[in-house]
Amino acid sequence: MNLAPLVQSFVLHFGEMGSRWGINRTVSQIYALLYVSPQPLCAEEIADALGISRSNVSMSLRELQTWNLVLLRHRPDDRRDFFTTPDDVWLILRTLAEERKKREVDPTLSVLREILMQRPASEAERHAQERMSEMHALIEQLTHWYDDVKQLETERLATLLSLGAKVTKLLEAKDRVISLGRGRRPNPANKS
Amino acid sequence: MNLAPLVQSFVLHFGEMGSRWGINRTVSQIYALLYVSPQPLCAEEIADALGISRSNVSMSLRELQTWNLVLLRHRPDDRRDFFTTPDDVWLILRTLAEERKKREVDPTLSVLREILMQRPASEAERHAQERMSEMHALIEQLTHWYDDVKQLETERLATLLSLGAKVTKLLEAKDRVISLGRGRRPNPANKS
DNA sequence: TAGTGATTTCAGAAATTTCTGAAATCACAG
DNA sequence: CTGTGATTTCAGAAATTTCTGAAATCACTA
Repeated sequence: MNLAPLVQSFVLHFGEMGSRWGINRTVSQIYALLYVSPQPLCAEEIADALGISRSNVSMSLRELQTWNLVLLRHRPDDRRDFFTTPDDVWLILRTLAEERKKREVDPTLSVLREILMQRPASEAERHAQERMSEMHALIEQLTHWYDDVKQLETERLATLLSLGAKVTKLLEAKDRVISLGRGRRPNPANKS
Repeated sequence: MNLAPLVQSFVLHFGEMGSRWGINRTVSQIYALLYVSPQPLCAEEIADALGISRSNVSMSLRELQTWNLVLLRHRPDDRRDFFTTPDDVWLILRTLAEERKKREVDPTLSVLREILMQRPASEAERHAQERMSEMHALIEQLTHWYDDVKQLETERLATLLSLGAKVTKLLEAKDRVISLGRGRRPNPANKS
């Protein structure tokens, strides 16, 4: 591995993290490298920097492309491909989330729905279905939230996040306003 | 594997998903099995049901215990341990999130902070630090949000999620109210 | 203290995943 | 068309992860 020390620490850690989240270590390292590099890199430069074979780089880049995680760049009078990442970290996060949802969450919902359609053949199966139905409901709720907030511009999303739990305070305030608006007296049991 | 067909589909899919998220396939299968089982199971029953060795079950259960994901139960006059999962799916999700944060996110933040403390020895390193600093800021924002909302009771959390992006509408309303309160006129440029 | 059955440990086996080099393919220039 | 250099493919090698059975440990009883 042939990298500035500071970059190397980052690349190694990122590779390690990737593999803990089910992403190939080399793929993660390549991504980390592209992410911090000042210019786009070509395959050979990547192979060189990480000390891995050219073919491994080729396959890993293809993998990253199927995840929509890298951008292709070209130089005049050079037919090699150069690779880089978007420089907006929020966009990177969005892409990652979208792809993992598509590949892992959506299929899981299908499987659950399919199983829930079937008639249970025993008490054990009946109970299992009940449990799966709870899991299905949870995942649906999370994906609905995700589908909703992913529409927000990044700036609004950031604001929403930075408010965190404080939003619930607002909700309570709103509830009171609505009760009033309906001509009801504020309900003293409706504590904040 | 010796399971009701419907349970088997679930266990197999869950095992597959687990391994895509960096969790050992067998560990995931065991968890799935415990999750849908009507009663707690002992190690032998698990080995039997999944067709794996007793020792594998032992190691996998230990792994699940270090993740705080299983509960131990006992029967009178029986000194074997019986295992089950919490039946609140939200609690399961919270535990999973907390453990992964502890093991993967927090260490990543440390590594980033450590790298950012160092003096860059080149222009490449200077640029890399800038990128890492953006990543650090993103992760910090997400974990702050997480630390905040994890305090909410599940019911409130669910409400918050089901509102999704609608919350931002409220925020705008609030902003207007505040401007009014300060004696300013509502700003017509401040569209909802 | 010895005996019993459950549980854990761990070295090596098995399975899976990742990686490589050689060959094939591709894209373009002359 | 032929030559050149970049890129991809893929069968097998290497590395890593997972799994097992035998032995050790543990908890409890008589």
